[in-house]
Amino acid sequence: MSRYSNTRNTMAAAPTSAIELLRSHSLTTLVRRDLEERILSGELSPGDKLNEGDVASQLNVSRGPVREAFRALESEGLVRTRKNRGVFVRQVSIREADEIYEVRAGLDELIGRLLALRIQPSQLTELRERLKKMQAAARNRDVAEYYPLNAAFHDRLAEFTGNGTLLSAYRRLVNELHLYRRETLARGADSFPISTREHSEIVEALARRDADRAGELLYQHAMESRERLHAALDPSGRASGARRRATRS
Amino acid sequence: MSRYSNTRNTMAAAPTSAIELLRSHSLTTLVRRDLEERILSGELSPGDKLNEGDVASQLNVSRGPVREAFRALESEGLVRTRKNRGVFVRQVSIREADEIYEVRAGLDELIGRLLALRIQPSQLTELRERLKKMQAAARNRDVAEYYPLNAAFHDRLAEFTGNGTLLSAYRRLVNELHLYRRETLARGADSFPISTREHSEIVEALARRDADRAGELLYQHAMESRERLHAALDPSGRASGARRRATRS
DNA sequence: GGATTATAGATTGTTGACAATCTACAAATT
DNA sequence: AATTTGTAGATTGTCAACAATCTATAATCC
Repeated sequence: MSRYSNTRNTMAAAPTSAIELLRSHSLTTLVRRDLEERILSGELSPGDKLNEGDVASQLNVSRGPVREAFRALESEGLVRTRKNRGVFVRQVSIREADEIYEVRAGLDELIGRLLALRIQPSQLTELRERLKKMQAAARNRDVAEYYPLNAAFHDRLAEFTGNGTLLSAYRRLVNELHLYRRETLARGADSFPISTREHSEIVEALARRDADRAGELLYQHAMESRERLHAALDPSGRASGARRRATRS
Repeated sequence: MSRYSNTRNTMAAAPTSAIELLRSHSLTTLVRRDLEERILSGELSPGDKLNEGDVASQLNVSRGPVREAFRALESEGLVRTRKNRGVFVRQVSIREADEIYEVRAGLDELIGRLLALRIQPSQLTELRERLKKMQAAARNRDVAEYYPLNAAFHDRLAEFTGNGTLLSAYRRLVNELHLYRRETLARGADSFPISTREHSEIVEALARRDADRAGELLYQHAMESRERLHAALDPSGRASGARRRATRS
């Protein structure tokens, strides 16, 4: 009869894990994760309004935990709150995306430099296996399969640095760019960002422990992603706010 | 009467701005800012417990907005929540500080590279003026005056890039390091991180629009801050987890 | 007929109350 | 005396009700 008895369809799986789940995580956390999932998966699109009452009744909780989850998502940059209007899935403008790409490129360079110095043989093996799968998807020109593989590849690079702060900063930016891509996809613009050659070169540089080269490659790789999305959106060829990196000696 | 005009102790000044404040910002926002301020100023120390009821009655609000503010602060990395125990001001371990410094150095390098390409004459003038004040404080060996000047100098560098994403990512890391420093200060360890020579070189490189040099100087500068704090904490001289950056050709 | 003002419904902002859990201290047992 | 058990108080987690604000539609005025 407890109010906690019904979390959703969890009791079917494993009752013990369900109560353990509730013992360690508050409802706020559960709501937050559910919404994160729905936003990043695309079930919720940028600009969509999140109604407190609707979300609460969908998840069988009261509005309190939902509001708390909203505040957390806002600090995460996934939603935007307008007082007395409600919260909306964040819309990332092309201007913001530009900024984010710039920072992401910097972090990617850092990831490459750090990882080249620390990478383990088993990690190199895993990266090479991922590369194979990506190449297979590229041959089939299956972007639906390629895209998550590509995202996972770069996420693993960040993870392999062993720096949790770097990983979470990186993921945050990737999530925001994910939002941007979702918006542009909805407007019909897309490209096929397949660059298996570049990925191979990155892994090779890491294997050689060539920190500068790995960093440079990853920086360029991120900047090319940026150019690609801009080109898809703005076919006029005008390099909107494009800034080349200072070339190194 | 913009909502941005009043940042803090404003209600004593003008009552109209107070109601305007409430019209644009929810109580949650106000509570969040108050707590941010108290944490970063040192009024609240790492490890301190934040009692919902106490905070609520201090600020004359109910517990709801306080809880929402807690969730936002948690996503910001300033507090940590333990279910059914409460929220505590985040304690940054030496291990975490190490990670944060590593990322901050990467961002600082990016700031230097970007800013060298974009900096305006008026911004250079301001930086040189700040430099003078810092040198004056350094001559007096007045660390209490020097520290905030130093922080503001670097914050302005980040701001001058014109990249809001970069600025907020940078500030987040600086805030977390601030927490770490506060903790080590409480344990008696401290140093006098005066490096006016390095700051001058940074400004010179920016003035020359030497992107690589500015980036390199800022990277080294951040890494030296890290070494300094570690040395103060661990006088044995053992370089705890020290990793030198790959030297460039 | 078009623009402006009322009004009703819905949604968010805030609050206080209740339930569940934890913490600290005292009593009891070995 | 040390450990365990039990209980009271405090604190957190959750909820439902109330107040303030916004949105959309209808009525009024020119």
